[in-house]
Amino acid sequence: MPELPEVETTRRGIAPFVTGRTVTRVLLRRKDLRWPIPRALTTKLPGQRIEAVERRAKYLLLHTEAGSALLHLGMSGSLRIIDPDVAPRVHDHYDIVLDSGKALRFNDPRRFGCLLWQKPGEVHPLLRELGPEPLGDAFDGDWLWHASRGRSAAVKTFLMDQSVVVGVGNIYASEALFAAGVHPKRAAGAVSRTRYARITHEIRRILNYAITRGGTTLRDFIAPDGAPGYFERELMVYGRAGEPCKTCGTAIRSGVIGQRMTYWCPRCQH
DNA sequence: CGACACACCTGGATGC
DNA sequence: TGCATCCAGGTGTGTC
Repeated sequence: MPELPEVETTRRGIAPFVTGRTVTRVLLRRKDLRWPIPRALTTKLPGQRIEAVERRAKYLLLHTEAGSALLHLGMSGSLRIIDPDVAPRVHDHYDIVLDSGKALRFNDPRRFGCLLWQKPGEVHPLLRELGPEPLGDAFDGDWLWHASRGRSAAVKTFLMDQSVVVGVGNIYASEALFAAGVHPKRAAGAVSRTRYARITHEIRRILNYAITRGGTTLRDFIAPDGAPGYFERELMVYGRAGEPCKTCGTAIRSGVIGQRMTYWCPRCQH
């Protein structure tokens, strides 16, 4: 999936087209994605004005007075603003049609994404156990250090735990640990407070940078206006196994950690 | 509670 | 060219 920068880029891309607009129709081309699509999407959302588009972790929320549509892009999902008359392509699973004459169209080949409903005044169960936002004030080195005490899992796996901090996906976990000089296999509980401060700093820096660049482009991501992003050439380690480290020239290593492919420099990271 | 394996699904890359 | 195989950015669930 898109990682957090791609989701934030998507939010910023769709917000001007969606905010303040009234939903005229919700067109579902299938009745489920990762989970069944609740009836409320077709019974309650039409007629509602979208007050705001919020991102929480990698979820997007379209807030209305009657409740909120909860969207996730999964691993291969994308949203585009389109003219609803344009014929749907394969894997175009739903349209949220707006009174502006445009529509929000969701495409997701792997269907790991979801479309759910959050009632007014409630927090959807999927959002309840999430950790702090990596770009928010509640996230700092001390938080990570405290959360990691006694944890034997690899620090890379720990950073990808959404109850610890949200939005650090597989690419940026490798990249942030490289930037911080921390070996991804090190036990989370064995990383010092000082190094967590550094990791925190690098996560923020890299995520912010990726957002300014429109998110990392991988084959499944298309920005809301249809333009691809262009960040992949700037990755330091991700996807570069065997290639020279851009800092020291040593061959980048790769291996599976916590069932996810991981990349690191054996000389720069300890 | 933590750690881990597994599941969901399609398409692109790779290898024979 | 065709076909089999492997792999992919997420994350909820089930088991130990």
